[in-house]
Amino acid sequence: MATKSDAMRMLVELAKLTSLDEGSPQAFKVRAYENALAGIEAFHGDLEGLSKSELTKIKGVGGSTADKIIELRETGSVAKLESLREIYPPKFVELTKVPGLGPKTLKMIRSELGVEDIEGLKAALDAEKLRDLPGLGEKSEEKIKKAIDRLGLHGKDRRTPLVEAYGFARSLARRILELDGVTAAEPCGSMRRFSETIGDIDIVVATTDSQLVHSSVLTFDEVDEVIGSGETKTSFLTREGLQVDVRTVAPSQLGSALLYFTGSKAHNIQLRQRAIDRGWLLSEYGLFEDDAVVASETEEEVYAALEMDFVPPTMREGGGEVQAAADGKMPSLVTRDAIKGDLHYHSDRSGDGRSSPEEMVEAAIEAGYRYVAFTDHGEDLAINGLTRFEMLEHREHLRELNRKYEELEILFGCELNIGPDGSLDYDAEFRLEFDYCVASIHSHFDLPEDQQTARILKALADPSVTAIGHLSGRYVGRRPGVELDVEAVLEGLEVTGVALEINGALDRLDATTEVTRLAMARDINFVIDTDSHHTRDLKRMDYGVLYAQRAWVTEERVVNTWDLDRFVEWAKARRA
DNA sequence: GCCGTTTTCGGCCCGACTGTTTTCAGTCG
Repeated sequence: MATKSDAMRMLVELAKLTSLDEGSPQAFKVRAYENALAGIEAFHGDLEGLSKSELTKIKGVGGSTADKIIELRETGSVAKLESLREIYPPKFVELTKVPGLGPKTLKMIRSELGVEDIEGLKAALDAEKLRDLPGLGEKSEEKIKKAIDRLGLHGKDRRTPLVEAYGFARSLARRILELDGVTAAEPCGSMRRFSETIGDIDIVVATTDSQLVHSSVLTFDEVDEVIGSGETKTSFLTREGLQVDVRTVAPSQLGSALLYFTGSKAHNIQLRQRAIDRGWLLSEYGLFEDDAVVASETEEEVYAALEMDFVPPTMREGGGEVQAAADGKMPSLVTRDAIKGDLHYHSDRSGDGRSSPEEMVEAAIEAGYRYVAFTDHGEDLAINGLTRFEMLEHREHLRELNRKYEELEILFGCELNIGPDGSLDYDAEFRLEFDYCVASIHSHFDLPEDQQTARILKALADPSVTAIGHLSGRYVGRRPGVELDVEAVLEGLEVTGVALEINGALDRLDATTEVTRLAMARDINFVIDTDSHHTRDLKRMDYGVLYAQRAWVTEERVVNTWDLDRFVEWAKARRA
């Protein structure tokens, strides 16, 4: 038994332990494991029944890795990994989480001082023993001590939910943009790729006066501890333990710098390989042929020079997009401009709604929408929901608004609550009164997988249900998603024709990229919406679209990019 | 350990900053 994720876990651990063993994260073996990992991640399909020769057809997987996958499948373990685990037990591996400690230093303090774990390292530091080792001194001891103290706060593998960093990063960039000589300041890295969690904040700054930028950044209130500051780079930690890197380049180098600092690492390596293939060199400062600049000012120019289509930041994960762009086979991704309506939309008629129906209608018109479905909560959410009588009253009010605002089609919808047993609000007949229903779970997040799956499948089977809302129920970084048999749920969506919601709330971003990608491989439609409870929530549509792009979602598959007639026809067909 | 429209062997992405050094190793992204 070796699923794709089992194989990926094995490779992650192999890479980690091998980098300790080789004393370098750049060791070729380590890179080979990482390449195999990327290849398998990008591979569409299961590894279950694949033979050795089929496995080696996966990019980055050679004979040796294929053997290990088969060994894992047949025996449940891998000898090579087991022997590495013997040498590097978990307590020792934990030391790699200390910022500033790499494999070389760890190897040395283990062999010279007998340090086996964090406790041992602390004792060695207290005894001032590290300073006697080559390459280390008093300052190194100080740094490591501090790093251990703050380990929980900003260890190397700590990730921050996007929602906690997004606004902060943008305001930081705005302030830098105001400085003299600055022509651009853009958050890059995993934030620009719109990953739901980020490791740190990377801000790329184009400026004619880099010194001013770095000296100014150091005076910002948010700077709690300076990690480093030079002519092109300043790194600091906030009080919350979030690391911020500010990188400056000349305005003429903005494109190559954006490209480089947006990453991902895997995407960059593939681009550089393409540059090398052409006898060029690609760095953050540009694409060069010897000393001559081939391209550097815009990202578009660099991609064009490498004979590729432009790759949107959200797709740059090294999962096949470089090949697709080189072959002219980029998917026609959904864009914000293509969205014609919002279909998960609350007013203050919901207990947790904050803006009136009128305000929400005007906000929708302001956003340029052609249609909107109000989906206030059904009666099962005791505090937030509307009774039948209130719902009918609400419908009358929406009809009035529909007559008043000609430019917007207002649909009468509902967010149905999926009970623990899959039951829904009201009764079957009443539910069919709605033009559109999104059904979602709001409680019982800890049911076992079979019950959780059954409740979703039961809801899907109800003809009133047009879409399934925030499928996993997660809050990024705060509450994990529910346990689901994803394949069974996707099968249910495919059979019933119910759309899968991509909820643009930054703390939800749900369905996840992983599930959405699997859904893209099937005949399943999507709805990208905001779950707005206030007029200020409408900007979530931007987020939902960016997040959908990460799973290569195309415009055609998103029902709220369709014209009103087509959309209404589709929603109706579901009820027939 | 993987890979090849130059290669089945000899390569494997590129650069900044720090702390230790008198020219560089280690870490990080």
